[in-house]
This record gives sequence, structure tokens and C-alpha cells, in this order.
Amino acid sequence: MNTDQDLKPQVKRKRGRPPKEVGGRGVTRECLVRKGIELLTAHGYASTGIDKVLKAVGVPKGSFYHYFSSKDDFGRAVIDGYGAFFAAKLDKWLLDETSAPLQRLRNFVDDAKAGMERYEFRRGCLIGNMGQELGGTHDVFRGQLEAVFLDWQSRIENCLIAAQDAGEISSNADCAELAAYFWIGWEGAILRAKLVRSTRPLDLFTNAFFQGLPTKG
Amino acid sequence: MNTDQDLKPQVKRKRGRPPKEVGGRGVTRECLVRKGIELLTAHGYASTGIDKVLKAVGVPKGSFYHYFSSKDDFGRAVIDGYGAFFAAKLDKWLLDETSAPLQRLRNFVDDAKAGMERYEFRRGCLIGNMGQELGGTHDVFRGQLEAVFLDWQSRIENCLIAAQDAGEISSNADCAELAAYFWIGWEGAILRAKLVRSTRPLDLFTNAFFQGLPTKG
DNA sequence: TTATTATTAGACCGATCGTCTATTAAATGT
DNA sequence: ACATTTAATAGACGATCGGTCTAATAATAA
Repeated sequence: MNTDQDLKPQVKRKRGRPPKEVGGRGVTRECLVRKGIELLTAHGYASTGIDKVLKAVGVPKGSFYHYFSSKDDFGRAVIDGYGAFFAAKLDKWLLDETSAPLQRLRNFVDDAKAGMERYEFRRGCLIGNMGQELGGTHDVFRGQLEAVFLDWQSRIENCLIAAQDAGEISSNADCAELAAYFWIGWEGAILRAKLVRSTRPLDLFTNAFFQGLPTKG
Repeated sequence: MNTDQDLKPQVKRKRGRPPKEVGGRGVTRECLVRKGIELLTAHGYASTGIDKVLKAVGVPKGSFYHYFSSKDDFGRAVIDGYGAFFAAKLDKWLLDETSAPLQRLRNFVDDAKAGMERYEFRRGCLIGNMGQELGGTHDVFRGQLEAVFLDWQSRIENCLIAAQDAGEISSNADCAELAAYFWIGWEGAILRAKLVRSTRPLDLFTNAFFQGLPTKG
């Protein structure tokens, strides 16, 4: 994994505007954001230098400040990119009509768990990481990160409402609250899973979550 | 709050070993660790430079590397200091025989909640912060941070066992697992509380936690 | 053809980290 | 009393790195 096959050509370029690459239209910016997601998730915002991202993608420094006005601006783009990427992943699982609603949620959880294992519990969730690192100090990021959580949360909420409609959980259940509870515990479990390098915290939380859901009534 | 009344004298000092301060015996190191706890909790490990700590305490750089061999060494001392400080806080509440076991846990939670509010949800928990920031990459810190969690966890576990003995919760309950679950959710709630600058996530989690405890049977 | 825009190359400044030497007071030994 | 060793501080230093800025040049539009 991560064989760096998706980066810009490492060929030595001349200065100035480069000759028009047929396939490459705005590819650079997207590559930067993609690498940013990868590196910020793994090492955090403060610890990840611009240079690291640039070197990993094979793009010179000058380009960076053409596409982004500052590191913060880049950070915002990275958060948006990750938020959208993960929202799509949520939809993929939670809107899958071939499974019952609660099973969809389980499927998502299993997929996310597999992702944690695949990266050896080194990355976790970019939004959780940046929230922890910058939520207390950086107001702009704080609002943006919370907005991403609310977006994800509403997708879980909709899935729980579907479960209600399907009679899987009680019609009295407060799905919005349960969805909020889900993300609180899930992010806490990811943090702990990084420390113990195991899915145990994830299993512990999700088992309790599903078991605690109000049964039909 | 934080009126900086607890730092070393800012007076211009001469070089060389300073005259023996009557009260001050090894005070410098302790001051550094204390400020370290404060600054690392607020801004994270990577973002907090040695110089910031030194300036805040009014100690020159030369002293730092007399007491600590490196920044990592300092980080370890800070983690230990915070771990011990918080363990004492836990004991203060959880071993308070004047309340029933579960009430002790509620008291601790209320106190921690008040602490979050006092700092306007800007700091959170040093162990959670550093775990998020470095748990995935820094092996030494990772082990140390997990050890702190296990220590805190055992204190919660003991309190839950006392609750069992008092008949407050079921004798079938797995107190070790419940204690692990408590910290997973609590840390997740802190993270979220920083983002929304409100105790709601903390309330949401703790209410669910207490309500989900297996009733006596 | 000329002007403008997009994109790159890399210099630049300041901050940070950790080391190093010099300095001086206390503690210790004789 | 004196010499020696140890504890603790002052602060300069070099290497590195992060973020910003200027100059250069090809594509594009007027």
C-alpha cells in the first residue's frame, strides 16, 4: 500500500508556466489535497510541513501558494476533501437498500474497522485528530470540523430513522441524540485503538452501542 | 485565572550556580513540568516549543537541558506529572466514603465538567490530546499514555466494584469492561465538547453511561 | 503582437531544537 | 581554611525547517 504511484511526474521542470499536459488540468491541486489528507491524518496538522507534502507529491514550493493562500487555507481544503470523501463512504453503506438499516450501520462499522487495521492503527480519523489538536484553539477549523461531524451525524440519524420505520428500534428513540452519541463514542474508540493498536476499543464501543439501542416497543 | 503568580522569579540573574534559595529546592524542574502540563494540554506537543515553556516560567534554556535530556524526555515527565495529578483527583472523589460509589463517580464527572467549563473548553485532557497526536506514530509515548489510561481505568473499576458490593449495580457486571468503556466514551465526549464549546457531549455520554449500567440483579 | 494570466523555481527570513562553553555558588573532603 | 568537585545557570551557536515572497516563463486572450 502507498506505493506512491499516484503522484505528479518527478521530471526536472523548467521554471515558468509548464507546457500544457493533456490529461493534467487542475491535477496538482487535487494531488496536494489527497496527500494532505494522508499526511495530516497520520502526523497531525502542526507536525506536517508543507515541504513534506510537496516533496511527496513532487511539486515545487512555489506552486503551493498559487493554489492555497496559506497553510490554514490548505487545511480547510483538506478537511473539506476528507469530509466529502467520508460522507460518500457513509452513503455507500447506509443507503444500501439490500440490507436492513441496522445491518447497514454494522457494515459501515466493519468497513471502518478494517480500514483502521489496514493502516495498523496509525491514522484514525482526520476530523477527530484535527478536532483534538485544534478544536480548542483554532476557531475557524473548529467550526468547520464541527460542521463535518454534524453532516456525518445526520447520515447516521437518517439510518436510525430508517431502522425505526423498519421496526428495528423503538419509535420513541431519539435518533438525533443516538447519532450524536455514536460519533462521540466512535471517535473516543478510535483514539484508544491507536494507543493499543487493536480493534478492541472499537468492538467494545460498538457492541455496547448496538446492545443499548432501545428495542422495538 | 492563570495570573502567572506561580513562576520563578523573573529577576535578572547572574550566570553560574545561583545562590541557594531557602524555599526553592528542585523547584525549577517542577515549575517546568507544571507549565509543560498547562501548555501541552492547550496547544499540543509539536506546537509547543521549549522556548515557550522556558519563557513562561522565566528560566533560561541552559537549565532545561540540565533537567531534561531532550524534548521527548520532558514530554515523558509531563505525561507522568499529569497522570499522577489526575490520579490523585480521581482518588479524591472515588475513595470518598461519605458518598455511595456511583455518586462518587458522578461527583468526579461533575468536577471534571466544571474544569472543562472553567477553561472554556479549550484544553481537555492532556493524555487524550497527546494520544490523538502521537499515539499513532510515537511508540514510547504510546506505551506511556496507554499505561496512564490503564491506571485511571483501574480506579474507575474499583469504584464500580464498590458499587457492586453496595448493590448499586448487578453482580454480573464486568467492571473492567465498563471502566474501559467509560474512558473511551469520556475522551470522545471531551473531544466533541471542545468543538461545540459546551458540556452537552459530556452530559450526553455520562447520562447514557449511568443509565446503561446493569441494574442490580 | 502585446498584455495578461497560470504555474513554476527557488531565495529568503524567522523560529525552533538541541548542543556547547563559560560562569559561579554550593557541597565535599582533607 | 583551602582545594576540588558538583549543581545550576547564562546565553551563543549551527543546523534545520516552515511559511512567505519575488522572479521567471509558458499559455492564453485581446
